Amino acid sequence: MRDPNGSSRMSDTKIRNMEEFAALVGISRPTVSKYFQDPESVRPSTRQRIEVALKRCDYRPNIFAVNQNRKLTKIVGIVVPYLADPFFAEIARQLERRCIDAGFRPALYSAHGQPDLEIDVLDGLRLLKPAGVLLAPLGRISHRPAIKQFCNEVPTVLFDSNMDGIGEAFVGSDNFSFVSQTVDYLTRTGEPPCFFEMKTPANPNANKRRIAYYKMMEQLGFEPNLYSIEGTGWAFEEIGRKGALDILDKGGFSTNTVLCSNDRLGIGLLSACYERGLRVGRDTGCDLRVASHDDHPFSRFTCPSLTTAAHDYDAVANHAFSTLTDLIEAGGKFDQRAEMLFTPKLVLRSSA
Amino acid sequence: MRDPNGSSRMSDTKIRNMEEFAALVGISRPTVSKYFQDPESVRPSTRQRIEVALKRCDYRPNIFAVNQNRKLTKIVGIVVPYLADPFFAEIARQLERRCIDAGFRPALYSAHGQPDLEIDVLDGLRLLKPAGVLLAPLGRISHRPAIKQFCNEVPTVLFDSNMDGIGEAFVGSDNFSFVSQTVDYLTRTGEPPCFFEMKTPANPNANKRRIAYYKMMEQLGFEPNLYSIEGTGWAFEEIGRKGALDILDKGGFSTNTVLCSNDRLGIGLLSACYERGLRVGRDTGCDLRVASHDDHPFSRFTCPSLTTAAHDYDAVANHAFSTLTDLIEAGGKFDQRAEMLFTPKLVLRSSA
DNA sequence: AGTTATAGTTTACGCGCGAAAATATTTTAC
DNA sequence: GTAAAATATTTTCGCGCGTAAACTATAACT
Repeated sequence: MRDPNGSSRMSDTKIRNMEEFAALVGISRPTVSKYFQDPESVRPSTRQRIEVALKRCDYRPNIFAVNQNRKLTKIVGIVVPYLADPFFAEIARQLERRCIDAGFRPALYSAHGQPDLEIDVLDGLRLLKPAGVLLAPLGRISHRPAIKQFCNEVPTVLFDSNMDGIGEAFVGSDNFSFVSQTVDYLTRTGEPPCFFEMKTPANPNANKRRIAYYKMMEQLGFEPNLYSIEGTGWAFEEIGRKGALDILDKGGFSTNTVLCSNDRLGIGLLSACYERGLRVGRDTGCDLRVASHDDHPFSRFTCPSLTTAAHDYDAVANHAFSTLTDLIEAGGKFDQRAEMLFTPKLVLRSSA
Repeated sequence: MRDPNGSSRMSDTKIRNMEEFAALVGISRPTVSKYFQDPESVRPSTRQRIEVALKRCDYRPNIFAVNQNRKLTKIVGIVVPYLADPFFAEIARQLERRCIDAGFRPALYSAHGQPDLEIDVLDGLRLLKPAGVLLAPLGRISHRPAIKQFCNEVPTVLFDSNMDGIGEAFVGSDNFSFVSQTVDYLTRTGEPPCFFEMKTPANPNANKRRIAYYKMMEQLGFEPNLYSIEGTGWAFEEIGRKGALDILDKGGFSTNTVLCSNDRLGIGLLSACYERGLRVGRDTGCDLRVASHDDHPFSRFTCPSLTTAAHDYDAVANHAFSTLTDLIEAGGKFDQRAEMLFTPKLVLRSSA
């Protein structure tokens, strides 16, 4: 039906399976099988013969047959809550690269912001018998028992959003440190900040950041001031914009400094400020200082560029992946649940 | 090794394969097989018996065994050039949803902006014997023969970037219409625009837009004016910002109206303008009007919000997917290569 | 009731490979 | 140079399922 005329190779030896390929090389199939599992595991002489033949007829093992018979595949699942969020797109990208470089086959999935789809994804992933899974759960709205069950069956490292007791390990950023750094900076350089957040955030990090804000303000002897805006879903910029317009049109913020729970909300806030003619920045003549958390990939291109605290993307991705490989080598279980929090870095730009 | 204690189900009937499940139901395995391929294909009475049993022991066919034996899998590959670009993330998201809803199993891949990785992805995808593939190629830098070979072997619908003669169909947006709409609008409402683009764009759409710009300007009797900036890779915002700063510091644009080849470049331009204190917008008192193409997901949150021409994401995703299903049903070949271009919509915001 | 048609079910076989056990080969030690 | 150990290779079996062909039960006609 498709491309019946032969491949581009010359000798037209159409290899259909490992048997035929082994016959062509002149050795038995299981030896070829061993070669594909680990080229080092066969004698150098036979290895060469295989590799020479490989150049002539580009045979590759049937991936389904391989995975059916292997007890553990080389598949690594990567699951994020929402792939259209550049933050997750970026970290997924980094994780994918590491999987490929380590000889794994990444399988990337998004929960599309929906708990039921998250379960579907995990259910589908389970069937793939993955060697391991890197999972950033939806968080608060995740179906906890289902996630837990999955983590019991498949070696899983959680990242970004922690769920206590679930998964063999968690790798993320230190939410307290995010906030302590921004609050510290803002209070040192101007008015203490109020805090701009969603009232019912899906992500548990948001709650930790609010708590950190309270703690820091208390510690520094300032009155905390919370602006919790309405909104659900993953259109954070629009939620932030709407919420901010609402606040601005009702008299504005109580201080000239606003700390946003995350950059996407901050981007929405900046948009609202611009619409209302407020000048944002730390220069004299500005009406408002705005800072935030995450270092979203576009934060440096907002107007003004957004002062924020940055995830150490690289460290998080590295450690999450190496933790997973450790977990896989340990047989899928750690003696104790491992948690690793990386310290964010304050990124001073022009919004605060 | 993992979770040795039984599942949550009651009767502890640990079904290991379809044989056991069929025995439990009391019918033969092939009938069960038929059921899973199409529940309608078995007698209602047996169907009910299967579904009753299914509730008690949540058996699901081994996906590898299924795919090994089926001539065509239910896998649909989705390949984009760069997943960390929100434009592709968004369209990939839409395509994924449609695949799932239609009972396919989407497999999402990014070429990470690299032609060699694009080939790797396609090579890996080929092994999955996908029913079909939705491919947005890297474009100009893609390894043409490899892409062509792949499309010959796997039913493939190209989207976003066309490559003539490759793939059975292409679905995208009409680049000429993008530009004709923006140029028309800009010239009607103010000075004719100069054109801001990358000198060596990876994406072929960029070339078509430049040509369209020339054509439109000529048609309207204005002198075209091109600003082609340096830069490679996928960090378009930064490329746009750097290029714009360069232009601004050397005396600025020749007109007060700039049309950007795409929104990401435009976001960089806006950032540069802000840095240099230029007021962008169509109001009196503004120094520059800026418009662009794509309607990038964040374009409405720039400061000022970006006037642009929007892809009809929905129509493109719908038609790309339905074209693929048509292609699959047609056996992988169309009599004639199908091309479909959707007309973008002008989105007036405040930047121009 | 006796064909024939039709849908449903079963028999029999094969897919392409991994893995343990059995056998052959090479290496090491003395 | 030979026996033991270490390493390679082959034999044999089985994984879980799709599918064509053979078969059987139900329905539809004369």
